[in-house]
Amino acid sequence: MTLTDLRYLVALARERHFGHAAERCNVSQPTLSVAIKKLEDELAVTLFERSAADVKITDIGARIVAQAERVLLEAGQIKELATAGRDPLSGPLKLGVIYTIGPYLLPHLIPRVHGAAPSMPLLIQENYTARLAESLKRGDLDVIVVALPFEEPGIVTQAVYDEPFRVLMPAGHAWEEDAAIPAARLAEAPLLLLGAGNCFRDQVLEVCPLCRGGEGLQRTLEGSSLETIRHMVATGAGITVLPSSAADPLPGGNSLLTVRPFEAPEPFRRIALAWRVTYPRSGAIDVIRAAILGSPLQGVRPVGR
Amino acid sequence: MTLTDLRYLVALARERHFGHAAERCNVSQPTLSVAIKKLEDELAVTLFERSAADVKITDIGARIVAQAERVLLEAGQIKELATAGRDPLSGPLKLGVIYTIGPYLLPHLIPRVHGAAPSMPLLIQENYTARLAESLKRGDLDVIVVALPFEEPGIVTQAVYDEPFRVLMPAGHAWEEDAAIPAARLAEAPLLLLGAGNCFRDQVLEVCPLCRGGEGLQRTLEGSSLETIRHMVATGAGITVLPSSAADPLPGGNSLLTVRPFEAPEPFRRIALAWRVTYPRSGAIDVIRAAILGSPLQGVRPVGR
DNA sequence: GGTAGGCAATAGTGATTCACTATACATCGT
DNA sequence: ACGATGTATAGTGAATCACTATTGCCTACC
Repeated sequence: MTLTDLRYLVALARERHFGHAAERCNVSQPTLSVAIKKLEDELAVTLFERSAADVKITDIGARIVAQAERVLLEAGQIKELATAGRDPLSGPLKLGVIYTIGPYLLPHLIPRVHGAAPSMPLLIQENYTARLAESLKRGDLDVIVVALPFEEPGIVTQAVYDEPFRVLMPAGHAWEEDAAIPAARLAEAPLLLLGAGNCFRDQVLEVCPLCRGGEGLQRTLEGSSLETIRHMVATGAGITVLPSSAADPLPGGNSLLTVRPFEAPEPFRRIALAWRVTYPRSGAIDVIRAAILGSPLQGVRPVGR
Repeated sequence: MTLTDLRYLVALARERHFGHAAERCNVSQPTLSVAIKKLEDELAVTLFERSAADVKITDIGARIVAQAERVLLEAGQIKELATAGRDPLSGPLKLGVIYTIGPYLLPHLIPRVHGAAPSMPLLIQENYTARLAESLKRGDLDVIVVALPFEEPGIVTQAVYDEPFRVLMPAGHAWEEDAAIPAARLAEAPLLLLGAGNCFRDQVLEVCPLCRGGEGLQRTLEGSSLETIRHMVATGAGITVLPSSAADPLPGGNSLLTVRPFEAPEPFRRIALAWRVTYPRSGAIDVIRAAILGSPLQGVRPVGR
C-alpha cells in the first residue's frame, strides 16, 4: 500500500470510471486497474464492484476511501510543513550568550533580529561558556555568542568583533590623571573580579599575570555580575576591568565612575559565534551576525570573515 | 515520499541512530540512510543533523516526524477497516422485497438473520419488482426477493422456493363445496386484483387468461395490498387469489374466509433472490437464503440450488 | 599525535515494482 | 449477431528499492 495507490483509489471513487480516474492521475488505465487490484488483494477486500455499465464502490470501499482521503490529507501536510520550514528564517532560534555580553548586546540585538527575520523568534539563554557549549552540543541551543578561544569538536566558530578592555575606577581615583593605564598597574589596586566560570575573569587575569599572585589585591565576587561590580566600584570598593561595550556607555550618565583605556598594546577579547558544523540554518546565523554588527556596541572593532 | 519512507523517518527519530533504526525496520543501514536522504531532498529540508557522536533531529524535522506519525496512524486505520470489513456478515445489508412477500416473510426473516449474523443489520425496502430492480442496479439495494421470471443484465438470480396459489372466498361461498378449484372458474366470479405494477397481479391473470377478457368480472384495486383485498373478500366483495404463504395461515383465526387450493396443475410462483453479479458479499446472500428457507412459510416448496 | 573503532555515506549490483503499449475479454445496446 | 464501451491481462522496459562491500569521517584512546 503506497500513497500513490491511495491517490488512485480516491480518484476512482470520485470518477467511478477507471479510464477517467487514470486520466486524472496522469497514468494509463491498466496502471490504475492493476494498482486497485493490488490494493484489494493486499487488503483482502473488494473495494469496487466493476461492471460494464459502471463502477460501484462497496460499503467497505467507501469507508476505506474516506480513510485514504484522510491519509492523503495528512501526507499533504508534510509537504506544507516542509515548505514552511524551508526558510531558515522561520521557526525559533535558540541563542546562547555569555553573561558578560548579554546585558549589553541583547537589547540591541533582539529588535534588529526581529526586524530582519520577523518569523524567527529568539529563545535566549545566558550562561557560562562551558554551559553554553554543553547545551550547544546537546542541541538545546542552536547558536552561541562566546569569547575566543573556543575549541570544541563538531563546533565551528566565526569571529565577529574584537572588544578592548577598559579600566573602571571610582570618580576622583588617583589614576584618573592618566589618559591610559598600563596593564601591570592593576596589581597595585583592589581589583574586583567575577567568580570562576566566567571567561572574562580569566581573560582579565591574563592581562595582568601579577594580579593572580598579588595576594589579596583582587577580590572575587562569586555569583555576581559586571553590573554589580560596577556599583561596587562606584562605592569605592575597588577598581575593575570591563569590556568596552560595558564600560564606554557609562560616564555619560554616571559621574561616580571614571573609565580609562589601557596603554597599548590594548588588551581585548575576540567575540565569536559558534554552532554545530551540522546545523543547517546558516541563513539564520548570518542574520544574527549582521544584527550583532549592526548593534551600537561602543569601542568594538568588527572582524572580517 | 512513500509510507515506507515515513516509517524509516519515525524509526530514526525514535532511535536517533541509523543502524538501530534500520534494524528496527528490518532493513540495512544504507537503505535507511538513502531513504532519509531522499526524503530530505524531496522536501528540500534537513531533517536530521548527523554527526559521529549522535543524530539530532532538527526543529522542522521534529514537526515533520510528528506529522508522519499521524499519517502512519491513519494509514494503519485502513488496514483495520479492511480487516473489519472482510467479514461479509459485518455491515448493513440493503434488502428489497416485493409487496406480496414482505408482510409474510419479513417477520420470520428478520429475527433469523439477526440470529445468524448479529452484526449485519438489515435495511429493508418493500416495492414493486421494477423499482427494486432499479435500486438493485443502482446499488441502492444489495439483494432483492422477487418472483421469477426476472431477467436483468448484470443481475443473477437464485430460486429459493415455489409457492402455490390459493383461492380465497368468503365463508359460505358456493365453491366451498369443492376441495380444489379449476383455474378457469376464476372467470366466473368477481375477482379482486392488485393494481398494475404488482407482479402477482400479472401472475394471477396468467393463471386464468379468460379473466383478462371477461369484462367486469375482475376488479383492480390500485394502491392496495393483499391484506386489504383479504378484508374485502371477507365482506363478500368477491373472491381473490393469494399465494399460499398469505392464504394458508388464515382459516385458523378467521371464520369469515375459506381457502381452497387449485386443481392440478396447481399454479404457483417461483420466488428468488437476485443480486448484482459483481456483489462481493456472497456469504451474506447465503445467510438470507438460509433464513428464508428457515422461515415457516405455509405451503411453500424449497427449490434446490 | 597516531591509530583503532564506530557510524554514516557512497558505489555498485540484483531483484522487485511500476507504468507503459498492445491486446484480450466481458457486457450491453442496436 | 455485431459494434461500442470499458476493464483485465500479457509482455516489456525503466525506475526504484534494498542489498553487500567499501569509503570517509570523526572521536576517543593509547
